[in-house]
Amino acid sequence: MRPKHNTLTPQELEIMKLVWQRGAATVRDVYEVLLQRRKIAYTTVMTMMKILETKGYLKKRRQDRAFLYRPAHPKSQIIGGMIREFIDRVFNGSVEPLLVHLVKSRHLNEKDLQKIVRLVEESE
Amino acid sequence: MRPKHNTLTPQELEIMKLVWQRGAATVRDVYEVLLQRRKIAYTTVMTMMKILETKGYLKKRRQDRAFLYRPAHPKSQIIGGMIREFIDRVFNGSVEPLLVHLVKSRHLNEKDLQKIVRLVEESE
DNA sequence: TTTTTAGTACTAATTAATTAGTATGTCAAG
DNA sequence: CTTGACATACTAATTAATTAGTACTAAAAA
Repeated sequence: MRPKHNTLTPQELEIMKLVWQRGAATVRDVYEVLLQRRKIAYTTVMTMMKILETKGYLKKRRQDRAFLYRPAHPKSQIIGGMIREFIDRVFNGSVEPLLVHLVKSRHLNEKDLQKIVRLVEESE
Repeated sequence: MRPKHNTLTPQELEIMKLVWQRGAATVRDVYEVLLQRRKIAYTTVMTMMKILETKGYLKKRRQDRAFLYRPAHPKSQIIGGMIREFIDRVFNGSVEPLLVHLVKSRHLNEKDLQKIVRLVEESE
């Protein structure tokens, strides 16, 4: 059975990336990184992380005074869901047109292709 | 120079797909197709197509009483922009992790790979 | 000619996503 | 003990996306 749409909004994704990278993070951890990228309030980050928890992307437990957030699911699963959603939405579910585009736009060249050929060989 | 972010919202994309398919379409054409998929008002479709025109995705000219809308840019260019945006947002711009995911999740198999190998050979 | 139909223009309500303010509590430093 | 730093909870404003209503116009049908 096909798993339920698993898709993060852009800002949610930005935060999840940081949490995945670190394994676990507090609001402050995330806030400090985001602040270097753009103007943002501490409470904004807090709200977003609470939303991510509500939606089931993050789990929290108290560490000292603050909450420590961890991913509730492996990154690969969530990213996989996003790829699936993208392919469904843009290409009605078929991968091939995506690959054709990648090749034609030169995002995918001989070298990349070699890597992936090896990957498929390994995984079969 | 990297072209500006070219990205359609889900509903915009749904409409653009229909216009691309037909080459040109009136509000009514699109409305009738969408109505079979879900409950939607004629004026909703009209508003969306007007927005798409404002954003530069569609051009219109009058045909009899109604406007006939045509794509302002080739589909490949717009879809290419969406792929680029997705890869930037999800994979910080590198294609490889996308391919790795596709292979591991079995969305991409030996057969797909053969096709694309041939494509790359042709395009080089 | 009157009425109906099909279309547009303009306006606005609703929902989701994003952002952030205010009140409050607690711990630690002075 | 009081003050400041830091955290959460709760509330709310803003913006973008989506949806649709109402008024009006022109053509077609009766």
